[in-house]
Amino acid sequence: MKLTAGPPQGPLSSAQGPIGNDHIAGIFEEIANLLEIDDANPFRILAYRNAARTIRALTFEVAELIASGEPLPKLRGIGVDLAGKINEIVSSGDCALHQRLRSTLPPGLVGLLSIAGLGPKRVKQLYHDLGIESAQQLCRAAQQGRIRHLPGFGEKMEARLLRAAQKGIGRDRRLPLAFVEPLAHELIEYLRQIPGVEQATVAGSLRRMRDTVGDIDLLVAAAPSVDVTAHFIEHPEIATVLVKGPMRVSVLLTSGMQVDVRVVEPEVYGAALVYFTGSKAHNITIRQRAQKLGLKLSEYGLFRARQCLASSTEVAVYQALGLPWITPELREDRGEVAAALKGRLPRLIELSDLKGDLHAHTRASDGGNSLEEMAFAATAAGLEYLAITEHSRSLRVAHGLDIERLLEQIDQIDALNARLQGMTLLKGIEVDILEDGSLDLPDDILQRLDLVVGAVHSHFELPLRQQTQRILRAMDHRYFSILAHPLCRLINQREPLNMDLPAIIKAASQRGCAMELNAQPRRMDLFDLQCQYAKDEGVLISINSDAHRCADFAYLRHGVAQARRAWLEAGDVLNTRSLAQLKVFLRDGARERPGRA
DNA sequence: GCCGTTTTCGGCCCGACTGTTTTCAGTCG
Repeated sequence: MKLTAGPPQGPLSSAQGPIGNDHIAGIFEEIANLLEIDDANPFRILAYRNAARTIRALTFEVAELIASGEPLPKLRGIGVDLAGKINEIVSSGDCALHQRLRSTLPPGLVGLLSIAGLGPKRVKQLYHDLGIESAQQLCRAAQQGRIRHLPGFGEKMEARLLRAAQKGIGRDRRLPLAFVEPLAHELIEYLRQIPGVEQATVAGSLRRMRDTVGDIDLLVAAAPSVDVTAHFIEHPEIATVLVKGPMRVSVLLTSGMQVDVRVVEPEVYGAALVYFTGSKAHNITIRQRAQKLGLKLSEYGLFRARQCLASSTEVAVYQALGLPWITPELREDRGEVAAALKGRLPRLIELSDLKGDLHAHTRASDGGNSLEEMAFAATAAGLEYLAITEHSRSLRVAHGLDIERLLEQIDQIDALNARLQGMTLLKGIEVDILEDGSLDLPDDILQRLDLVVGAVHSHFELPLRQQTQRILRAMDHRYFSILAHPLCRLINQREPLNMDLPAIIKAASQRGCAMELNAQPRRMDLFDLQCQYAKDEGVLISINSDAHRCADFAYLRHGVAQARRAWLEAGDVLNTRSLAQLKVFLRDGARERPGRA
């Protein structure tokens, strides 16, 4: 269970905006943490955690629904009491129970929970016996040797807590998927070299293709006689061994990334893979499904009493639960189990469905390759069309194109298209959305392009209303086709823009604009839930590499994975269209939009 | 605090590892 220090910012919420689902869920999680420290009924605590999980998984905004006057639908794990608290939070930003708990327990205690080795029981004991409320006080007490004397603690625990508090071990740090993948595959190869290892696979959030990865989970199948964990910790990249037993080992690499390895016997590989792939929430749901059938599911198999019904493959485990195999990208407990039971799992988009890429650069702006090189690379990536979308003149650091250079490139593309076989280059621009929402190039120039991709590259800090109006105004332009990297987030570097994304998605729907799912590893923008929300609102998603060099088309794979996590089918994605269909979309979109001139 | 195609009361996901203990509580995934 990930513990949260406070209500975090969620994908569809914003600092000064309406109360987002993540805000509500964050409050429920903090209530659960505080109740736990307060030694409340464990099942009451569980109810708050379950409710938080349910709310986070929704694809609509609760606050919006309430604002529209509609009653809250029946949600799993949310009864009369919690529904009342949701209403309270939506109308006031908080609820009385949360405030009462925060007034009786120091809020800093929740922060202590993020220290590795500290759970609610120990936090409570440290607070009651030694008055410890913060990491700093914890360090001081440990250095003075006061912790070792508490019942249940000891010298080792004291030293461990001191180390963890000082180093901040256990703090959340997630890296882009594409950065972690190569390392994980190298470790898999290393494990496969160990004599006696039959299989080794990536599991966890890496296998589910989450946009960011907090740790690397690896699963190994080997006979019990093989000491896999002892071999594994010999790997030169390992800096610290956190825990080590025969079945499990957790280490920190020199880079700081945590790696967890689980070892199982080959006969239970399938059940272990289900378990270790997660998500935790998905696991809980399928275990509840097992319970309903009078069965027990664990990483060792699906059991009726002591009889094992399935364990060797994932397919067998799901089948014995009365379910089809569920692809890892969907295993987030966002309704996939219910959909599977009804035979209504989506037919998810695949990489081979993509016919083109609608966002790419060349040397003309800040790319690294020529028009021709990019065209050949796109062809090699299996694409039939590629939009060249350089930056526009305001973005000087990226050598943005002015009118003259853009017209020059239009001619170059026409000339190149006459020579290309099986590949069509589209004439586009990644035009800057200026601070006031106007576009960086005049309409009569944009009109000459096949498509206009608009993006924010400056003034990231505008207040919510102004940022929202800026983007809405940009989308009003007659020739505006796609909003690129809508959030402008850079993972671990820049937070998403403070804007009313639901309003922007609704506007995109009305105006026939598409939204980009930018597949650059640091961007991955929009999030999966936001793509799903856009789909629900009838907005087409364009999965684009934003390629700056030939090799970047490989990023499309991650974009498709994120789209799959959003339950998108081929039909929900603009660039699965044939070139002819795409042109119809672009032309009709421009005709429907009001135009501002 | 929630929930029910055996239930409106009595359940609520499951197991490994650590450090503290002499059989287990706490934490973690």
